[in-house]
Parts: sequence; C-alpha cells; structure tokens
Amino acid sequence: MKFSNLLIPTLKEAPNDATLPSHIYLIRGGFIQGVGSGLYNFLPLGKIVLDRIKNVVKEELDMAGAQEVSLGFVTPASLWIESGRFEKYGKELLRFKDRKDNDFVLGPTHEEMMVNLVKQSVKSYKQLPLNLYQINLKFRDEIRPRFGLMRGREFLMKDGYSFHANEDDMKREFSLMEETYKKIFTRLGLDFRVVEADSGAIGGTGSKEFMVLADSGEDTIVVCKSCDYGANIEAAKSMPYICEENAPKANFAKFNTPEIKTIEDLSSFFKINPYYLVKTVAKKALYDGGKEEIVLFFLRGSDELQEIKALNSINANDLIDINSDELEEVGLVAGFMGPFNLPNDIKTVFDNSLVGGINLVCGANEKDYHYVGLDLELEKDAIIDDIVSVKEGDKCIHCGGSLVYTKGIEVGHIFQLGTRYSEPLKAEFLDENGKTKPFVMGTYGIGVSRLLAAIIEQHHDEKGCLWSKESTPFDVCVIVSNLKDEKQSDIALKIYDELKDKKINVLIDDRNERFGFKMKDYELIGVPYAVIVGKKVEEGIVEFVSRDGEIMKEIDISNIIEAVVDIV
RNA sequence: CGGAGUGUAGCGCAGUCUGGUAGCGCACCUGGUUUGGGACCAGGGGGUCGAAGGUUCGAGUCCUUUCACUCCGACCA
Repeated sequence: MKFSNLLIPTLKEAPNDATLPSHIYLIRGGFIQGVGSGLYNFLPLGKIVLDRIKNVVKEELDMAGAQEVSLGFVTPASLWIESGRFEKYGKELLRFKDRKDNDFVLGPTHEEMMVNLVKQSVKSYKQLPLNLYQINLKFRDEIRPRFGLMRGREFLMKDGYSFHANEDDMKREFSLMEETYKKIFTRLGLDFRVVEADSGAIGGTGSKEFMVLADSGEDTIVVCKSCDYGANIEAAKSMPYICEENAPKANFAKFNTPEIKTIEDLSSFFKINPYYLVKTVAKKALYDGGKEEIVLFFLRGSDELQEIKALNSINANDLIDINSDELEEVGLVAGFMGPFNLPNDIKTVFDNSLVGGINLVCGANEKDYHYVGLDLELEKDAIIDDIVSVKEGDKCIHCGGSLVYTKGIEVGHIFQLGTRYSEPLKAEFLDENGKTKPFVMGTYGIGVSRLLAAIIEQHHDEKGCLWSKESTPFDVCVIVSNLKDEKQSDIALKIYDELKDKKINVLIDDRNERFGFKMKDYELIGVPYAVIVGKKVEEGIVEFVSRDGEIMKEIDISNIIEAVVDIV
C-alpha cells in the first residue's frame, strides 16, 4: 500500500480527553476517530489491525472445532423477557420500539439469540456437542464509557456458546477453550494471566478471566508470587490470617467511647490490634422486583469489605451506600454499630474470620458506646461467608506463597453456564434414553476491539505504538527520505514491488514530506520494521531498522529483500 | 446516579471577570524555496461561539433553561 493513497490522518496533538496511551496513539496514529461517548469509527489503518486480530481469533477457534455464525444485532425483546433478563440487565440494555410499537434491544451479549437458534435446529444428543461463535458488534449503554476502545459502548466482541449433553462434556470444552484462548493471546504477543473470577450478571458456576497485565488496567487481580494462582479481587481467596498479637483479655462490658468511631480511633483508644475490632459495614441491598433492605456486614477491623463477595452472600442485585440519616430511621448509629442489641429485622452477614472470635470489641448500637471482651457465638442460621478482600501479603491457598496485587485488562472471560439459560428458554434435547433434557452450556467471550487497546497498553513507548507481529497493520514500511530525488524514489519503489512479490505486507511512505516528518509518523504508527532509502543509495546502501530500536544497520541494496524476508 | 469540570474552525487553546470588528498555534488550499528527525516565506479558505429563551442600541461575554462531553466512584469484553 502507498501511504499517499491511504487515509491516515495522523495528528501531532491528541484530544484532551484521551488519557491512556492506547487511546492517544490510536487517535493520533489515525487508527480510529471518536464520534460520540464510547463510539468510534475505524479508519483504514484501524480496520486492518482489527481484521488481523479477528483472523487470529477465528483461526484458533476454527482449529478447536468451533463454528462461526452471525446473529442479528437487533433482537426482539420477547426473547429477553422470556429469559428474565429484560428487567434484570438494567439500563445497560438499549431498548427501543419499531414503527409497530414492538420492543427491541441492541444485543449486549447473545445467550438468548444463540439458545433460540440452537433449540430450533438441535433435537438430539447425536448433534452434540456444538460450539458456535460469532464476531460481531455489541452495544452496552455503559454508565461511564472511557479510555477509548477500552470501554466503548459499541464494541466488537467474539462471543461463543457451547452446548452439551452433560456437565462433564461441558467441562471438557471449557478446558479446550481455556487452551485456545491462551493460544490466541500468546499469538497476539500479550503478557496475560488466567485468573479465577466472579461470574457476575451472566450467571453460572465456574468462570475464568484472561487478564492482560498493564498498569492502566481497570481490574485489580491477586497473583501468587510462588505458584500460578491468580484471581480477580472479586473472587480471590487466601489462607485465614492469624493475628500474632494476642488481644488484651477483658470481661464483657459496655465502655464509654465518646466520638470514637473509626477503626483507627478505636485501635488507638483501646491499644488493640484492629484484627480484634468488629467492623460493621451497612449497605442497602437491591433485589429483583425493586425490593430493598438494609444489610449489616460484620468483618475484622483489619479487613476490607469486598462488595462483589458481599453481594453474592445475600444473592442481591446491587449494593448501594446509605447515609447516617437512613441508618437513624431504622435505629442504627453510624460509628457505633455492632452485632448485639440490633433493632429487629436487620439482616446481618458475618465474615468467616469472625467465627470463634474472642476478646473482640464492637459497637453497642448506642451512641458513644462500644462493647469490649466479646466472645462471638453465632446462631445456627446466621449467614457466614467470605466477604472480605484479599490483602497484599496474604498467603496463597495453594502453596502458602505471598499474594500481591497487580492491574489487568480483561480481554476474555469464559463461563461454565450449566442450564442457566437453557432451562428458562426451554432449550431441550432428547438423550440416549429418549428423555428430555436441557442443554448444558458454556459461554466464552473475547473483547476484540478492546484487544487493540490492550496490545498498545502493553506495547508502546513515548513515540507511539509498537505492534506485535500478528497485529501490525504492515510488516515493514519503506521510507523514501527525499521523494524528489529520483534515484531514491526509484529504488524505494523497486524494493516495495519486490517485497510485495514476496508476499510481504509492505507500506511505502511516498509522501512529499521531509524525512523527520515521515519518521515521526512511522514511529507513531508503530510498524515493526522499516527500510529507509536515503542519501546512501549513491553508495548502493539502504538502512534497515526495527521500531523497537534493536536493529539499526546498513545493508547493500542487492541484499535488502532477503534481509527483510528473513526477519519478517 | 453522586461529586468535579468543560463546550469558541478538523485538533489544541485564548477571548467571558469589566458587553462594542471572533482570534492564535497545528492541520488544510495556492505559489515559491527546502529535503536525514514534526522546515520557511507569501497569499488564502474554513465559525449557527453546544442549543433555546431573555436583558440590551448592541451578547462568545450578563440572566434563565436545556443538551452534550470529560474526569473521580458502583458495571463489564
């Protein structure tokens, strides 16, 4: 391709709303163009990269036996009403009506559509297993789109769904997909980690996330320094922590603690390790059908509440903060809450670490008073669960190694769904005994357009992008230093033609611009290699350089084709 | 939705406090010079100043309403 013919509107300055390197370089390099909040156009260069990434995904999935289909983007709402997600999915689901006043949604994910497709054509266990996928647009009306392609509202996603006769076969496919995803991300040159995850709104039992390690990642993941354990903070587990200090013994008593509300204050007031304080976190829980209630979560003062875990412990849809006025209405006092003398009908949840806790200090549910010397005895029907965040330095449950935090970009997520969708949608088949059974399903997603951003987050420098081998829009760029110098442009064109003949994906910068200008654009766009045709053609020499700076050498013109073919 | 902020040329911004010819840099067009690290000279095109309403002889600037976008928190590929 000739640069002079391509629409590559590179920019010296980025729009000021771009903060991440991937966002800045994708816009400055003329890959994408913003059109609205979370909406982007792909320009020729961006489209090439996107297609290359799509191809890698497609090749690996096809190799693993999955079949590509393409489902409608506009989906009748009736399917969503049937699965019960029309209400539950919330505002992220873009709903609209057609001219006949029928409800439709723009697909944010396609479980319903795919199940519907399969139930119409698959009737027998003999047709199973089946793994269908598509690489198509999705629309999620995100509360806060940001970071360019990282969190758009409209985005390209590969979503796959597998159908099985039984749980074991679904698990086999799940592992196959895990391996396939690893191959895909490895081919794209990404440094990633597979971590255990919360399955969130999609539902189901087991789920794993593929995290590209990058400081700008929006997810916190917990990884073990000694083994390969990794988990999203929302699902991470660690060995129970044992406090080395003993708590000062005290008899159970009410203690005046004027204006001592926070864990730090209490800790210094009683000269006691926060581990022996009972922290009480009040939240309002929202359930299906608009039901809501106040829930108190009790944990060690040294721990932090993990909201997703807390949410799961009570099967709620959402947890929201509440203010002290709302607490007062039900007879609670912020800063002095505890598990005893609670007003009736307040739901409570205890963290695992409090079981058998002794010599504790907790709020007395009365202004300016705490209890000391509390030995906790929980009732049989108390809700006890893991509701706290793993902390850095906690011990790994697999090897006892030290756990640390790192940041990740979620580029893939695979779920063991079971019959979560097939049952309500009555997607059933006949097994070998002629019995009707719902399909056992798995679902597998990759954020394809997000991958563009993720690759750059991991591969860039202060000058621009550094595309990996399988994602780069071009393998090599031929740069003509001075286009007006006929010898230079002739030789450059000849090299360009010969490389094309060798099936090398080559770009020639044949614009009538100065050398420095073209180099800046080359570096910004981030093609891995360049052949620079400049003044030294007089001596029969051109330069061969790599974008990462590893290679910089002068090569005889007669050898340049071979040199490029060798390395690309 | 809560908190903070911004809307002026394709992009980056000044002008708004104190109302009086809509500006600067980059980009773009024409001509010329230049050609190894984002050149220079000369000339030129491009604006419903986010939108609506109001005050005023006169509004980018003041008032009211509204919309959009961005940043920090809960969602997710």
